[in-house]
Amino acid sequence: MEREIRQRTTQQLTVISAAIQRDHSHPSAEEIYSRVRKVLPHVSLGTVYRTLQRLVQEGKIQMLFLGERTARYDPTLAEHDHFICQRCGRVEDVWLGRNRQVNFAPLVKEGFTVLAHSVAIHGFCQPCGRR
Amino acid sequence: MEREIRQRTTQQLTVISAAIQRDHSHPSAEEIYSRVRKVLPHVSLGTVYRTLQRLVQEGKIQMLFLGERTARYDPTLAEHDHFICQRCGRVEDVWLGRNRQVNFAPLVKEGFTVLAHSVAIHGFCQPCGRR
DNA sequence: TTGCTTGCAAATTTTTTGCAAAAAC
DNA sequence: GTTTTTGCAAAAAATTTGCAAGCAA
Repeated sequence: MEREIRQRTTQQLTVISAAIQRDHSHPSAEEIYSRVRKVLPHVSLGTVYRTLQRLVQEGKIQMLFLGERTARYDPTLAEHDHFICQRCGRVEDVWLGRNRQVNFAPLVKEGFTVLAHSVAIHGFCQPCGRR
Repeated sequence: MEREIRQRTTQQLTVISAAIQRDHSHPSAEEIYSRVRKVLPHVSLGTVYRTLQRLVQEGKIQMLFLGERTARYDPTLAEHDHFICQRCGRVEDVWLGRNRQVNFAPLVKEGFTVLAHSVAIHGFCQPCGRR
């Protein structure tokens, strides 16, 4: 029989979770770690990774790979896209609304089951573009 | 003064390049390595990485990150998208044509310079979806 | 011959994991 | 008191790099 795992609310979870919730810069685990350490100086990077993993599994944040091998974390769950600056590396949320449409009917007709999708846009952000 | 680097056509380059050109399964460096080794048993993984990097820089192939931290390589340069199966991990090229429209005008108006974009679609491929 | 490229191994970078101690419930 | 979570350190996974020797031009 499966025993239920009762998860606990630790101080680390609270702080890490809060840190990501208000950070829309798409930070990496390392960046979150350095921010969390200002509040909990003894937190370990392993705990940050485990907690991020837990939050992803609980569907509270998403993990992104945007053209590099480092994972970034995003607290925004609503359907949106990402702009990645080729010069400074900054990632911005992009809300294209009805300026962006993808009709999956042809795929579905071929037998694919579509669950989610995302658009990654590469280029130069405002400050980088004008120099 | 910049001296021009005259690149050389080695056997390794030829074999690795040919291997990717005909492989549309979006292989990782490790997978390409094991295929190339059948022809050049003494090739090293480092050479595979260096050669892939060179081909990417020369614009002959593209490097993709599709929701995981391993890079995959794609010989198809024409504008297309990718379907990633959540169950088996397979990546397929997807040609949505005019069933897919992204209008960047609002972004451009905000000062972004758009150079490229891509759509990643997640779900189940045909065999995985029907089981 | 010149100097780019390779193989090998060691180093880096990013993330995961084992384990005893600490914290939550 | 029991079970989950943590910190630490070591391990793993993916990629890069230094260097002497090999090979292309």
